[in-house]
Amino acid sequence: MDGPVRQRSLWQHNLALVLGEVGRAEPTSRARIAQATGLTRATVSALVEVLVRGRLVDEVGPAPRGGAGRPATGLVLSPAGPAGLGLEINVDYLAAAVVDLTGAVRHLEVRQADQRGRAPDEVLADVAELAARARDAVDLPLAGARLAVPGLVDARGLVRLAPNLGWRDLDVLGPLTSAPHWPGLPTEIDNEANLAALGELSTTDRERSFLYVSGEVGIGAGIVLDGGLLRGTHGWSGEIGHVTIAADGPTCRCGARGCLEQYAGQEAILRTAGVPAGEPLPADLAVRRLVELAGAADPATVSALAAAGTALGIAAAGVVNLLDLDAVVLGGSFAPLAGWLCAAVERELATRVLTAAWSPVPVRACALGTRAAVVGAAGAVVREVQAAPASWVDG
Amino acid sequence: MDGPVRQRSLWQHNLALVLGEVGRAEPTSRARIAQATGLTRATVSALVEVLVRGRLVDEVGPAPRGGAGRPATGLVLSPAGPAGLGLEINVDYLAAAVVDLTGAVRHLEVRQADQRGRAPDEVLADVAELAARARDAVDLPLAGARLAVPGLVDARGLVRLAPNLGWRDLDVLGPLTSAPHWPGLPTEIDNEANLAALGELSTTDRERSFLYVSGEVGIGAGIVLDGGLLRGTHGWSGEIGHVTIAADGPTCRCGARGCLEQYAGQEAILRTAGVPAGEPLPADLAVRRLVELAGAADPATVSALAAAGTALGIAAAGVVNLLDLDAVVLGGSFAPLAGWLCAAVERELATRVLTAAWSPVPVRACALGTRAAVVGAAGAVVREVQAAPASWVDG
DNA sequence: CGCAATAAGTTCAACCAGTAAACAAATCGT
DNA sequence: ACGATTTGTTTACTGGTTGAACTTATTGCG
Repeated sequence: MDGPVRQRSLWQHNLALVLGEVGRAEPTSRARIAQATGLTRATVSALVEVLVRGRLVDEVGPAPRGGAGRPATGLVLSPAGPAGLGLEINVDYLAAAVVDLTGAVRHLEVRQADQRGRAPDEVLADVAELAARARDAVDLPLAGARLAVPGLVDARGLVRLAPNLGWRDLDVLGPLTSAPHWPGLPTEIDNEANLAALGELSTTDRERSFLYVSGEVGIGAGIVLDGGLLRGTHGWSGEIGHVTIAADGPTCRCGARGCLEQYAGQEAILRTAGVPAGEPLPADLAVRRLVELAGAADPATVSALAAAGTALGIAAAGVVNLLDLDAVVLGGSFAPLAGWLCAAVERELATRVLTAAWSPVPVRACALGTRAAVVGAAGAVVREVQAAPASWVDG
Repeated sequence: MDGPVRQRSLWQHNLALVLGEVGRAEPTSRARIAQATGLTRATVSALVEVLVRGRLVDEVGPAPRGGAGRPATGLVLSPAGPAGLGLEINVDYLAAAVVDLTGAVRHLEVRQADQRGRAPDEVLADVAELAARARDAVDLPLAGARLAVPGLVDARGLVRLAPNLGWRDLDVLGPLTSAPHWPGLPTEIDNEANLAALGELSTTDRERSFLYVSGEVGIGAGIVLDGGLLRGTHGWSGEIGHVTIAADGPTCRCGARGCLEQYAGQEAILRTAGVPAGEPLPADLAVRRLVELAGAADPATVSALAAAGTALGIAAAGVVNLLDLDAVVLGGSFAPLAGWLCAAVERELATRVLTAAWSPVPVRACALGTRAAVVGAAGAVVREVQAAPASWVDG
């Protein structure tokens, strides 16, 4: 039940189509866009003019091209166009990033500090300050902000459950937007893995459907289907951490038994690797320690990672069997460990995915590393501008 | 990267919008459609006129309505409009159904006969004959046909793998459309569970996202997300039968271990229930026997079904955790057994779905019973007509 | 050097679909 | 019977795309 379509929405759609074409193959020309989209050159010219006047697209010198004919004026996404602000709250750091319209990361600040047990308002005040610093650091109009949170998020801006922060049914959007330094921006919240998956999507042109598995203290997932994020009816999709690996396995925090988190969660890996878990090691240090040990070929660690990879592969195989995806991407804290995980994951996928014989499912590490979520959050705002440029120009 | 939008596509979109509104709230009037869609009465009138002339919509006598004012002319989907032909090949029967534009089943024929081991060409000749009989039985224009097959289906009309029929990499569309009695119709193939899920969707207005689990000899699933079927990149989605229940469980036909099919597949249930599996009982008889035994409260059968329900629940919980769905529907041979399965499935969902506390996930039997796939296949054709009515009228 | 060939971008009349507002038609309430 | 009220149609207008002619800028060739 989409709304009615007036001429205006038609124009908006075509405007987005043209902008998308500029982004897809930079630099282009009006003529090439007309060719690619099927619109006439006249229409494309009119639309491009609006985009140029709105500072979303820049005209650049003609790209030298062989053959006769008038040279084309190059068109590129404007680096001065509206940019996106990405923010992230995680267990052991806060982060802010600005991504411009071209997709370039123009600003990135990470503030390492354990956030567990801190009062939410304090955390959000820090986030607001990071946001203000980001805005001041770049000379760009910001189209909006998006906050990545490691937990279940409601569409209304409510954090339903962020176990590793100890948050539950907490309004985050309110305190954030009323914090002292907050730059007034349209803001949304989303799950950390979802945004990281979107970040990954923008770095790859090949795969339009994949499973992004994000290792943090728990395990989350972002599911990208045909170039779009799957959110679910309530926005609670991606809880892969509590997929069952063994019906009668160890009891999980969530109350059920044999959840993936009990096999491939950070605590489980540390336990199996024999790393003393006396004091709760900050998550980033724990990961660094694992990389160190695995790099030194410590047998316990390597086999712990192989076991985790096997569990991940079992869960991922189930997902791929269900959704028929193109690839599996390991992100979050799995990214630096991917070297020791991939083989096991790939093996399970090969044996358990029914269609692996016809089209094998590649496994790889996230391209953006541990910064995927912030960058993805900023990129998500940019994607929105690109999808609805009409609100950023005056016809 | 959708195509360009010309004025024509705008018109097509609005035509579909109006037709959809007629289907949503029968009977309606031009004025109510204008209200609901946001189009002007003038536009709606013009579009309705096209639909009426194209025999997709009928004007009916004014529905008596209190209050002053000129009475509205009622508008309903025409029962004489283009209908859909659904076909199904299954292990122990062939079936054909015709569903008209209003969604009514106008013809249904099921031919019980074991199809295992038969030559594909013979089977397809029978299907073609069923199709011809269906066409002759109703006096309706047929918009197209859709064939439901219990297996992995390629977009090109290739059956990649239908283990229970013993088919593999087999062209089905070719032999079918060149069979002697075949009525020349645009035809597509799809997975049986997918089409059954679509059938279920059209019977329910409440849930727009659900998991349809179809028990046949194997176990398939159709995933409906926000009112649309999830097909996957190759069209191979829904293979829930090989989701892992226990990493070190019994070895499965597919080569992996602990697949759901080893716990809730028909053979597994029969084995656990202690039904002698000496000769391979035809699938329908086996199910009837199980219903009989369970109805008589045979303890082995009841506990076998509870165990199967538990396994189904574990798998379904994983899916719901991942995709955030509204409901789980039991179909195929699970439908008649739902009474003995639901409780266990629901229990597992309640404990294993992370968000069950906020919004519990209901479990129910498929509304269309074992005929869901044929009827759903026919309905899928009708849905296509409804979504793109422009090709059925001349502007 | 000059001129045809070629391709890019612009201009302009025509067209198509939707809008807004006035108008005609059919019923209810008093 | 007559005004109020709601439905549906007619008509002049608007916004956006089209198609074809036209201008501009470059290459290549005699």
